[in-house]
Amino acid sequence: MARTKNEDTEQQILEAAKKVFQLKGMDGARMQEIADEAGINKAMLHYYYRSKQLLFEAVFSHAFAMMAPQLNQILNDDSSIEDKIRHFTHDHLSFIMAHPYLPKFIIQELNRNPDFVTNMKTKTGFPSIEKFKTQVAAEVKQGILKPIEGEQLFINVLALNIFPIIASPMIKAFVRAEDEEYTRLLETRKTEVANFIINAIKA
Amino acid sequence: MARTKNEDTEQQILEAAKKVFQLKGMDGARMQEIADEAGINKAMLHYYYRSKQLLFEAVFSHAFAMMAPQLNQILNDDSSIEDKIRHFTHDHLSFIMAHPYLPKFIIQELNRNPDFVTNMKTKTGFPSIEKFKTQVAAEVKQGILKPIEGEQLFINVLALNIFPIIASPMIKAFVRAEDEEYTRLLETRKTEVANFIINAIKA
DNA sequence: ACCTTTGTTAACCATTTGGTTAAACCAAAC
DNA sequence: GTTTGGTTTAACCAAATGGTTAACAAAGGT
Repeated sequence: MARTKNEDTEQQILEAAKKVFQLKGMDGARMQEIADEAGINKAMLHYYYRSKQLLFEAVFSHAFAMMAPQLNQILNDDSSIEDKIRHFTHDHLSFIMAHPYLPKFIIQELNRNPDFVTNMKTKTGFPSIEKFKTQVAAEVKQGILKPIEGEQLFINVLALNIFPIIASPMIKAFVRAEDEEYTRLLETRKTEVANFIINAIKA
Repeated sequence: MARTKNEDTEQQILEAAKKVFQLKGMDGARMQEIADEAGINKAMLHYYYRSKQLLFEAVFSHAFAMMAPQLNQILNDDSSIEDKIRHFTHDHLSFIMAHPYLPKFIIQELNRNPDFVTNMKTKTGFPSIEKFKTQVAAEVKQGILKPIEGEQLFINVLALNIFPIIASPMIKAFVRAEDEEYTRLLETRKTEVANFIINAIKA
């Protein structure tokens, strides 16, 4: 058989599709461009993935699967809220600085099609916030933290980490920063975001 | 003349274009859909705006012009940092809750075409962060605030306000909140975001 | 009344786009 | 060495899409 290539080609397609979809989104992406990027014939895309929609879903699932474990870290490990926040903000910001298109892509496409989230929620490994909420409530009760809802704290942590990535073109304009200076700004945030949050919530 | 309609039609087109572009983005929007939404013939879109690109730019400029004055409020009025933050977070979050597609649209399209920002920057009325930076530095020196860079504080304020809007489908999934509960969560933020920030920076 | 200008429409056009097909290709099984 | 069956390609197709055109309608000026 012409094997030897089977999984190789499929993987090449997925990589090319990731690149193009994450850069241009579902609507802006072109099957021909993905084929070119993969260095193969356009018919192969349909041979392996049937349709643009299914190829897109493969890419989206993959992207989401890269983000989920990071969230489970802050939500489910056993250290104190303060330690979790310090570790998470640092590691997570490092990660999305290395993959800035991931959060842009996920958030943009979830806005385009909110039904997507319904499918995601049912999947195993979908982050659950329950433990985090309980823990925050406990530390508030113990007087370690100022009163705050777990949901709100969780939102704040994500916001402070992710927003500077997804809104980077806008923020660069506001603070008059070029790429290198903006990178420096983000580097600072790897530790300063945690300090900011801890100051805000520590009793 | 077939007048009586001139400016009326042009305005109708712009309103329809806003609706469709802000919902679907440049790539997802269709000229026919905009025409249908406006209840007119597709040729009229080109009669008044020449091309999809120019119509889009009209919508984008309009959208940006709605956001800019709000930012100039926090950046340029004369009250203390604490007062500015309390006022801004409340007013701005109220505003974008009423117009959730505005920040989604602006950020998405700036990511799609970062060159856009170059044009924006040259326009008069483009927010400048200089005064805010000076003021933060002064209050830090006076011992009113903990040490923090003006840029970082500005980014944090925007992040905490805007992120819950642009990432709403994702956050709704994480916190298992339906629309009504999520609205309640955002309502809380109108005051709690300010408390959070003030706690974080007050010396 | 007639012409000119502006607004509006239906029909049309060229190109792009996602998707299909039929044939060629190629490595292994026999 | 021929058959076999998955893989790959060039060519093709129908629908969608941004944009154009030619004719028409309404109104004002003269």
